[in-house]
Amino acid sequence: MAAATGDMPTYQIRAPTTALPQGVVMAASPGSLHSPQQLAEEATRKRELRLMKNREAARECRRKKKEYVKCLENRVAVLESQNKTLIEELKALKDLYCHKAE
DNA sequence: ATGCGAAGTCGTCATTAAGA
DNA sequence: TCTTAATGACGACTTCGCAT
Repeated sequence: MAAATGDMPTYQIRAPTTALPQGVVMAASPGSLHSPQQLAEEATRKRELRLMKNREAARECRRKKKEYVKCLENRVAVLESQNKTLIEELKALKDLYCHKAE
């Protein structure tokens, strides 16, 4: 995992896909929808809203996952360091004990 | 310079778990 | 039971490093 904070590449500029249609006016209450045309528009609007929410949820989910992995990596580093220290300490104590025993 | 494979990123779909 | 947020899986795309 290299670039946690890497510069944002030109990358993102790919999907003109969705950005919720500009003037998404909150549709009238369901009761006032009549024509098939209106129903279709409402369905489209709902779908776009759902996709947008899920897109953001996916981003957030990935962000949290990255953060979690980073935490784990930090913890590994700390534990490895502690382990190293303890091994050194043990070695020193063994030496001390051996020399005393002679 | 360029072609290629690996790794990273994103959006979408399907599924699941939790709350109303 | 229905709704919704979270997450895994997948395909499309970009970026990077290396060999030629």
